[in-house]
Amino acid sequence: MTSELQIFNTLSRKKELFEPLRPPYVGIYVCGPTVYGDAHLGHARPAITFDLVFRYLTHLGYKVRYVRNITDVGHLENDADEGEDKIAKKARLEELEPMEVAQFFINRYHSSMDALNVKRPSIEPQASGHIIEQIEMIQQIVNKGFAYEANGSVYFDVEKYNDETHLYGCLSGRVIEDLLSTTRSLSGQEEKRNSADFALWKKASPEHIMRWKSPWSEGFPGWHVECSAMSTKYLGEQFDIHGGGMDLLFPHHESEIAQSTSVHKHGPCKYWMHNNMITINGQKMGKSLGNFITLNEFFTGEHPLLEKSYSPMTIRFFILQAHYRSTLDFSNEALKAAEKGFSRLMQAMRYLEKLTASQTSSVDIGGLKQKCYDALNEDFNTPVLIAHLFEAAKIINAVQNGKENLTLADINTLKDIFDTFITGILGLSDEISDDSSETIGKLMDLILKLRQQAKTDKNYALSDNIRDELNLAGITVKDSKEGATWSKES
RNA sequence: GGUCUUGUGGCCGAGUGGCUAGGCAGCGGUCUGCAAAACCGUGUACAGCGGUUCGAAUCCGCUCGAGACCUCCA
Repeated sequence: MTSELQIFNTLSRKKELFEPLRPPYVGIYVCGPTVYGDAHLGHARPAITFDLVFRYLTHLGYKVRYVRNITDVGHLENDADEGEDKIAKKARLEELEPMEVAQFFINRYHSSMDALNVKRPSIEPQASGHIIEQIEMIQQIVNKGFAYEANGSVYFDVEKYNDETHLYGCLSGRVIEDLLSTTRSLSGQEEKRNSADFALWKKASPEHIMRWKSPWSEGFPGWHVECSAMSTKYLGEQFDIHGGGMDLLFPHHESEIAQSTSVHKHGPCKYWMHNNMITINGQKMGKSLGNFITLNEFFTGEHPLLEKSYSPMTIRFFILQAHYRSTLDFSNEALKAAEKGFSRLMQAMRYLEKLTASQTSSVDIGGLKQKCYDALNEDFNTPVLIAHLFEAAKIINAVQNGKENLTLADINTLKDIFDTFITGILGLSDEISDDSSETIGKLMDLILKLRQQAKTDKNYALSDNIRDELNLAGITVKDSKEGATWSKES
């Protein structure tokens, strides 16, 4: 299949035709979470965005290797003391092994992502397992003369690099002169030649638990080098797509480009993709701002800002209803609208399974599938895709009501579209059918049969009572001409 | 202060020059024992001002507002 996929490349700030470097293979690297806390709604955005990219490229027939790292070392704390590692800090407070803490949150991250139906990446490397690769990369940068050692730590020489390449700032639009004049208060500041220089290796202070031997000191790698080292290891010196949140644009991704370019003479990837932030009351939802709501809190509804619980699929649908490069504003109202809309789509999907075919079709669904592809090809425009799917839902409902007709072929086309786009690419699944077991189904058939008898006998008190009681049990009963149907709340 | 992004109807959110995006909510109706769902109908939306154009939400300028990054953050 010839790709007509356009991807907005942050590097050029334009949509570009997607042409893999080595078709049919595609390499994707996405910056994953730092595992020192539970995943919040903000983490769901890149996970779902790049899950979509992964699913769609796979659907198009590419052989995709999707690498999403886990940062379990290397992030420096700037608020507290002397550059203590975030993981190590948490560990010491709770007297746990650092890796125990990391593993705890990795497990929780995975279960949240599984709930959201986010596919596991092909490789999920942990920074702590790639210290050797990082040291090697730092050594290469030193050898090329773009880094210097100071007191056991190694820093990237931004000014020297920029003089030779004129690249520092190419991704973020930053101007080097401005950066050089910026003052910071990070530890080790006095060791740097320039304030814009960033750490490749940090000498560990005596109380620092997570530490490794290196040619320069016992210490730990800087944050940016982990992604460069691991992406190079698993995807090569240059791969197709590098993704992450917009907040990582600078300095993280800018520094990755600098590191790769200083060693390989070119940047790490062809396309840079950045998802936008989720806001809450118009402000970025973030750990440092303390205004985040974790995914588990959404699932359980246990948070002061939440009026109710929201299912994982509601969250997923909510995120996919906005384009990934737009900010998305959280509110109970918006989430409830997403929940309602999603259930409408799922109801149509259920009707579709049982639709009666006619000899002729009274509506034309010919161009629908292509329109769905067109939407995705336009830089993964999921809101437009979803709008098309609602058009299909409307047609299905009309057929269900006997107001329109569809041939068997057209019904099968719709089934194919729903299966391909809703289930396959958007990764949305009907939560209701998932937890309705066969036994419950039989019991429900029986109960509804008894209720129907009550209705036939005009014993509405009884029939309504049955419906009310079921309602309390989280089961909604809907009457129609063909009989009653039921669905379970998630 | 610098770099970048952005401002769409009650809410969320597509749309880059001309053709009703879509969802939710609201209102009126159909259907129904009732309810729910569904269906039909229903909205003088494009921050303000000026410019370009036969024509602008869409391009340009200015004003005002909002946000992200510049320090860890998805």
